[in-house]
Amino acid sequence: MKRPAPPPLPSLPITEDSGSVSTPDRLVEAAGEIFAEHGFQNATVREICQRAEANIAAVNYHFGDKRGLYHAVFLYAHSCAGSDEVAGHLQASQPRAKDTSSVSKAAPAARLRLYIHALLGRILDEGRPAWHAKLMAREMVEPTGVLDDLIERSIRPHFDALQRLIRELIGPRAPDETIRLCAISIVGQCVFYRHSRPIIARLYPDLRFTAEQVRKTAEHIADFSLEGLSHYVGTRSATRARAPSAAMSSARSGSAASGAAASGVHVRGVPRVQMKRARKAG
Amino acid sequence: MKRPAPPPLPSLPITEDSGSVSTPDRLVEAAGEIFAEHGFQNATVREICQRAEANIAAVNYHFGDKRGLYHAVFLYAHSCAGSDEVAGHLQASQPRAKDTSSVSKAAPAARLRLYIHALLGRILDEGRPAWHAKLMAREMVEPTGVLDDLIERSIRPHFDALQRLIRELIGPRAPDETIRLCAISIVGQCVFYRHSRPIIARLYPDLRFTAEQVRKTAEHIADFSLEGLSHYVGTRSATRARAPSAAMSSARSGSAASGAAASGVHVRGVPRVQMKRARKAG
DNA sequence: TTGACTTTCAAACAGATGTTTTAATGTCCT
DNA sequence: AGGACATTAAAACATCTGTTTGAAAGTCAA
Repeated sequence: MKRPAPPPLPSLPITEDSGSVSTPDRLVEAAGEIFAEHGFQNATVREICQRAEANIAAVNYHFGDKRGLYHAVFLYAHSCAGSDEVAGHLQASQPRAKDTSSVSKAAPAARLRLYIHALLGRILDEGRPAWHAKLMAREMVEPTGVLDDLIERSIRPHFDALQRLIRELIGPRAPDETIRLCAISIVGQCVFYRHSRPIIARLYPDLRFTAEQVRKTAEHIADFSLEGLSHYVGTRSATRARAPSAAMSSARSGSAASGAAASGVHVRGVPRVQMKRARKAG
Repeated sequence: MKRPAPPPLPSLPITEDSGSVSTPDRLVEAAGEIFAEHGFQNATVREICQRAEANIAAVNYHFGDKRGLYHAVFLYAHSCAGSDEVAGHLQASQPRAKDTSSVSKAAPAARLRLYIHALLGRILDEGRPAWHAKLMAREMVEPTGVLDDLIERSIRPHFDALQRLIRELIGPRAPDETIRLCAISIVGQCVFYRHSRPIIARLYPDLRFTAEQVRKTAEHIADFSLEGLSHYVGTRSATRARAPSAAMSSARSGSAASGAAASGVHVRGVPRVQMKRARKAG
């Protein structure tokens, strides 16, 4: 009759028994895959519990309800690998000379390349801790409200950093609208490979997204986008100004570093947020 | 007890009574909106029937089951306005001289512009007969199997035509892989506005997709993409060849025609496919 | 061991939803 | 009108699914 009240949000109760994983952890992992695969509504707690080898009541006991588990999955996805790694390529590693001379434009272009490689590598990675990208994709099509918390914390800084980088590339006097349009164009090209994967798989049945294929795809998006950005280089308003941008296109920083960024996505052993919730009332 | 057996697939039983719409038609229209809004699983036949002002049993009577209605919605969406209108901009209206001289390259660029305007206009249109784009988007994230029929009939010709156009733009000797990558880049930029609409709405709360805004967005995608395509102009293999493409970028065919293409999406009075199915067994 | 507490378990509950049934109503031809 | 047929209507049915229950089992300190 009496239901215990676990600590509201304990700091980081990592499983002391490193051999076996605790039930909430198994639930979150299983739920991540299944939510990503079937969506929030279509996923059933029975299937989640079956894959997690847990009892059906475990979801409500540890997370309150199905939605609580979904929220925990998002927190876990954000905390473990997160998008910080991908977005890390957006900021300049060292504060260079502030005066934007034409020679310092190579660095932003290279950073954009690295960013695209990392983002696409994460998007197309089929590995286990990659389902948070699918979750994000699902949230975009069908928002459940959980996204609201995370959008300010992850996606907006992501976009802001990308837009600052674009501004570095096409000039500080470009209007905000141009920056926004270009950012969406770049992200859209990458995200398409996630959203429209079934379509792509059917249109090109022989296409396999190996690491090499991912690298080539990212390289194309970088080439295509840098060239597209060059349309706006030096613009001040909506009028079109042409500047064929020899500096930008020559800034292809080599595929070796990009390939390294595309791999190494799997992050393991990161302390995850564990979320326990008791019953609502009593 | 006895259930009638309607004709398996009657030719085109348009409602003789032009004043009131028949129940199957109302169902398809309502289902289109609701399926597009909530997805196949989340949409309930009760809500569909409520909006269509029909009885709950009407769905099973006229379409067999919920999935039959979903299939009929897809057939209707494909038949009525369909993507033919959008894809119409892809083919050259008149067979020009086959030898690809540099002067005839203006036409393909203009056609690409028109295509992007039409596609984005359809994607961002909130009007009533625009839900088939949302349905497609949902099918991409969460295929229900209905897509299989339509993908060969609609999406593949779409993509093939776009790829032919791209080949016209960047040269006949470009490898197929380059063509594919460019086609995906262009479509991805457009489709992003559909798939990631909630994200965009939250990132840019003040952004309203008026007709003028859609036009500007499409114009950007066209500029960005044509510039991106110029990266590959004259390429023969994966090696990068630069040709700043004065011809392509100068081919901006003016916003007037593009704006006209972006509007005029609503197509009415087209005979739709009506699908009747009786009970499965009896 | 005892006892308090936490976790797991099998079963049942309650609500929603797709579907079916049965009867009633409408429609059109003779 | 009469009858055959097509359609609509309200209610019930069957199933799936999230959730709850109450007890059993486990854990750990005193």
